[in-house]
Formats: sequence, C-alpha cells, structure tokens
Amino acid sequence: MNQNTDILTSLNPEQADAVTANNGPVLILAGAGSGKTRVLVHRIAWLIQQQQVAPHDILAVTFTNKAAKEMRVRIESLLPFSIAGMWVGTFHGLANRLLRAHYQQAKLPQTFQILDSADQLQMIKRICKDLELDPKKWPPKQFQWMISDHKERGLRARHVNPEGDYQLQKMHTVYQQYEETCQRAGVVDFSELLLKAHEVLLENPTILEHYQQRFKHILVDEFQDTNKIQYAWLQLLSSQHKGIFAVGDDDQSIYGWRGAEVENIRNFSNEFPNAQMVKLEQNYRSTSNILNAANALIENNAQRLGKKLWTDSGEGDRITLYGAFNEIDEAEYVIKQINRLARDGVRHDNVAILYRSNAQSRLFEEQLMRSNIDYKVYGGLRFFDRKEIKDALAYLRLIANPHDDAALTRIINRPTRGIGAKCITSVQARANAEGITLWQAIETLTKGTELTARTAYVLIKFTQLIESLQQQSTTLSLEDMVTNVVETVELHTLYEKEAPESAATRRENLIELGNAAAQVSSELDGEDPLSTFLAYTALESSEEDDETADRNCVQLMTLHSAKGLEFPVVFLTGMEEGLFPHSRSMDDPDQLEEERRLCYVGITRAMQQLFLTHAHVRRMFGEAKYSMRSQFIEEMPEELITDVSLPAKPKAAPISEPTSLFDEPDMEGMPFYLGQHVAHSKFGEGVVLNIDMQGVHPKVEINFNDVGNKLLNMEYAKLTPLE
DNA sequence: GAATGCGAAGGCAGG
DNA sequence: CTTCGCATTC
Repeated sequence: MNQNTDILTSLNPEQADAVTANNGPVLILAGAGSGKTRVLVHRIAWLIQQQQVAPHDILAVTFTNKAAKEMRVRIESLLPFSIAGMWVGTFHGLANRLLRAHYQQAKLPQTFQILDSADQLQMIKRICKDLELDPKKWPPKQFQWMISDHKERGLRARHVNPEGDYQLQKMHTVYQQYEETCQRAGVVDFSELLLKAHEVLLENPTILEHYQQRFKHILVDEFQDTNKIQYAWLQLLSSQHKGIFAVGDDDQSIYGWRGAEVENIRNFSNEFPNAQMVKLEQNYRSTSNILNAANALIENNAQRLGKKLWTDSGEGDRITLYGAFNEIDEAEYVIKQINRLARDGVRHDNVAILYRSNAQSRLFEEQLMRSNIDYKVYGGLRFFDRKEIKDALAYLRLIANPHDDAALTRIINRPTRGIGAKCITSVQARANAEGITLWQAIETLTKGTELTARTAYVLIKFTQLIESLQQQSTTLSLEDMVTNVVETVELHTLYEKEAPESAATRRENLIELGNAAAQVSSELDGEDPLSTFLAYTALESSEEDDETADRNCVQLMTLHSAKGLEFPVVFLTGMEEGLFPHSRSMDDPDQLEEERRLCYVGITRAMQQLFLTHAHVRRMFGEAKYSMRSQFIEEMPEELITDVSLPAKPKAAPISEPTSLFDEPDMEGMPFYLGQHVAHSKFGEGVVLNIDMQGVHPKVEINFNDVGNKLLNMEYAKLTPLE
C-alpha cells in the first residue's frame, strides 16, 4: 500500500475531495460529526507527503489549545517524521508568538505580560475611579465589554468618534486611558494580542512579506468562530499564496457574543474569489432520530448556507423528554436515569450532562455526590485562575516586569505589609498625574518628602522585596523561582490566616504551580523562561493533564464547552424559556438564532441517546421562577420524542409561598394554576406565571407568547384555560 | 491600617 | 445565592 492510499482510503468521497482540493481558497462546510478534524489532519499529511510541502510552510490555526494539541498528535501519528517546524496553535497563542518575535515593532517590552479578563476589569475599575465615574451609572463591566468589542472589530480609541453621544464620550475617555495605562505597564489583554499582531503585520511590510512567503498553506479550524481581526489576519497572511483552507459550520457558530462573525463563513465565496466549497454531510456519530431532530430544529434559522446531516446507521432510540416539577426533581431524574443506564452497562464516562450556564452544575453535583457517582465538571475555575496561583503569578510578573500595574495592585499588600488604601491611592494619584507606572510613582514618592516616614518605609521595603526577588531569580531555574517566591513572601501563612480549612489545598496547588513551571522550562526552545511561563499560564487552561483522564466519571459542562465533543448519552438540561434560550437573547432574532445553534450543537453531541429535561419551577437568585418549556423542544418533530413527564398536578399556589406549589392546594375554586396555558381574547395565548390572591383584586401574571408578561386583574380578564 | 460585618447588587457563554 | 464595596470597630 503506498502512502497515497494510506492517507485517502479511510475517507469517504467528500472527505477525499476536501483533502485533495486545489491549493486555492477552499471552504469545507463540515457538519457536526462529519469527520472535520480527520479532514484537517489528512489534508496536512497529504500536503506534506503528496505535494512535498515542507511542514515549515504550513500554518494551522484553532481556537482551543486542546484542538491544537490533538491536531499535532494526530498528524504526527500519520507521518513517519516530526512536524516541529509547522506552526500549529490557537489564534491567541500564535499572536503571542508573533509579538514576542517582533516586540520592538509592537512597541512592547520583551517581557510583556498578558492580562486576563479579571485583571482587565480591575484596571478598568481603577480608571473609572480616577475619572470619578459613579459605578452605578457607569458599570466598569460595560466599559470592559465595549473595549473588547471595539478591539475585536479592529477599532482603537482613536477610531472612536465621540462627538454627540454622551455615552460614547465616556467610553472614549476610559478606552483611551486604558490603552495608555496598558501601554505604560507593558501589558496586553486577550483581544489586544490579536489586534496588535495584526497591526505589526500591517505596519511592517518586510515582516508581513516574510510570513506571506512562508505560509503557503493556512488551515483554519472552526472558521465560523473567527472575528473581524482574526479574519483580517487570515486574509493578510494568505494574500500571496491564496492557500487558505477553512473548515467550519455556520450552524455551529455560537460565539457571536465575543465578536465572532458568522458572516465570515457565509460570505467566504464572495470574499475569496474562485473558492471551492466541499460539504461534509454524512454523520458518523449519531442515530438518525437524533440527526432528524437536529435538522428540524436548525431549519428554523433563516440565514444558513444550508446543509442536511444524514447517516446510514439506524434510527436508534427516540429522544426522551422529561418535564420536572422543579430543578431538584430534574436533577434527581437525571441521576435516576444514569443509574438505570449503568445497570444496562453504560459507563458513567459515556454520559454527559449539558447545561446553558455554569451555575446549573451545582444541583447535579450535589445529587451525584449523594449518589456516590464520580463526576467531573469542565470549564469551571481554571487552575491558573485560583487565588493562590494568581497571587504567586503576580509576584512572578513583577519580577519579569515591575511596571505591570495590574500585578502590582494585586499583591502590594498581600500578605499585608502596612500598605493601606490611603497609601495606594496616593501612589495612583501620582502615577496618573505624571503618566507613569505605579512602580515609577513609588520610586518618585519615596524619594520626595510628601510621605510620612512610616509610609515611605513600608513602600521602600516593598520595592526592596521585589528587587531582591529579581536579583535571586537571575541564578534560579524557573521552578526554583516559583518556590522561592512562595517561600520568601510566605504566601501559605496568608492562606492559613484567611481560611485555614483550605490552606492545605492552596499549598498543594502552589506546589503544582512549581511542577507546571518545571514542565514548561523543559520544553523551552531558547525563549526567556519566565515570560514564556507567564504567557503559558495566561493562554493555557491546563485542564486535561491529570488523573481524571481515566476515572470513570460523568461529564458535566456547558453547551459551549461541549462543542467538538461527543458522548453516547447526553442530557440536555434546563430547556426552559428564559434560561435556554436565555432571556437576554429572546427578543433579538439574530441572538435567538445563535441560541438555536447552541441547541443544535447540544443535540449533535449525542451518539445514541438524548434526554431533554426542563423544570416548571426553578429557584433563581433566591426566588422561584416559573417557565414554559423551551421553544426549541417544540421545534423538534413530535414523533421523535417520547414524553415521560409525570402528569401535571393542577394546583394553585399563593404568590407568597411559591415553594408550596405542589403540596398545598389551599385555594379552592381557583380557576388557574401556575404553569397553565391560557388564552386571552386580546393578547392571545400564554402561560400563568404568578397568582396573587392578596388584596381586594386578585391578579394573575401571564407570559403571553406574543406580547410578553402582563399583570391582569382576574375579575375582568377574560381568560380561557387551554388544558 | 487591618479585620470584621453588613447590605446591596448582580448574576450567560470563554481565551 | 454569591460576590463586592463600604462602613464600623479594633
């Protein structure tokens, strides 16, 4: 067997077409479970082996580190040699690499640091405070969102025309201040990485030409998730050889909220002339019942490139629908099913519980724990986001670059060393007044005379601490540097004082940080160890490595983090109006379509069995909320679904005691019950949300399908029960 | 200046 | 139900 057949035999005709497509622009419209990664990997192997393309000339971009890693491993298993020279990575990782290589052109210090969104928010809060913006009227989060949104569209503060709009004026000021502060401190946030990398290419023709020449083939995974800047990058880099090979699925575009433009994939053929398109529609994952439900659902989206998944495997089981009384009942039902499945031989790690938002995991965790079922929650707190880790990292960041204001603010008084709020405020005031970093402000202030002797003393002690750490680290290995910081600063004593019960865990985590450092330094290739490690901690989630890999546990995650994965059994939970689709997306057709795509992603994760669950009443933010089941359920063909919900118990409940919904039928003669479907002569059909028997005029709150929530007087409203 | 306690506010998704 | 900012007390 020659290598050509080796690479192509295992592929279906469409996959083979994709793998052997011309060098020009290619778009692979790859449905869920259609072998997308396979095509990417085989394409690269085919280029290298059949077209004699050097790995060095290939750039492969993904969105997650996991996908990048998987791609690399799979290519290397197809090829008899290493592909070390190939650039494989995430957009953020590659941007970081580019900026490290060309830090002068990027006007960044060589040791520039990366801000995560928490750091970013802190900095924005500080700026808002300096500008004396009332956080109630001007929530810092909103500025954070606006800044990211602008950067993702390639807009800097100077591109914002603040005239006229008061809101825009404020935003412009904050954005400008933020840019300046970051620039001074030598830090970049996530979107800045991409934006700056793009600017470096645009503004430096020699650099641009170098990469344009080099990357004869650019392969992009999850193309539907690219934002404007990422797209501009790809266009720029591919403009010489036109060797762009984009793989994606417009039906799985679920990151609009962080700037992804689904138009990038929809308009591919217009933007890249002579583009070839290959559709992969044969699905190797799910039963046809599951696929048909997914197909029917996504048909409700107006704007699509159009694609219909099919499979030659069997129908499979019907989809199970369970409408629970409340969220506890929902969790109990799911656990009961998991136990039942286990008796039928389904391993726990074959089961995934998916939900719209992270907060929903708690109930399932409690129930799983009670039933002694091992589980793993994905995407919660990142290891590198833990408090103790961020503290230690902040010290390391200051060692690398003392002007890193975000890091300095974090630990200047952690552990407490007598530098209080007043002192910090005066340092910040000085920094603002002179346009210098906090570190520089401390230096100026301690040399001057306006500080009290005591304040000057503690500040000098602090700078000496950092300087001595810097001194020591010149001779230390990366992992010793970590240990040295932790011990010198006595971080563990801080945690023992704060929360003795978790001090042991924090200590272990700090040791683990040392291990991570050792790991990174063993993989160095001439880069600066500290900066590389710090960039790594910002860009890598460090999720998988551990022992959970072979534990037989139920998988819990959000729908977003489930993308790209598959499970024999999937529970799609919290299928309620307001939760999924999320209330903030329900009024905007575009956002509703994105929610629907998210649902589509969820359905297509399931290989054999799919369960849909929803709760009639759910405690949210401490109070009971009643919801109709998700419209997405109604959009799936009835004949594919078996409803195993218990028959509804028509009982009313007073507004004051919503928890007694199912056991206190104390309102005799009440014509309505919560969750009941009713019709109104003017407003159409709706569902009873609340009943208020207090007061002279009993009122009923109804969520109408067409006109939203209304509070009606029960005596006058002409309501007809529909059930 | 630090520790503690209180009330208010905010609460979707992730690199 | 949590987190965060703020005020009070030590």
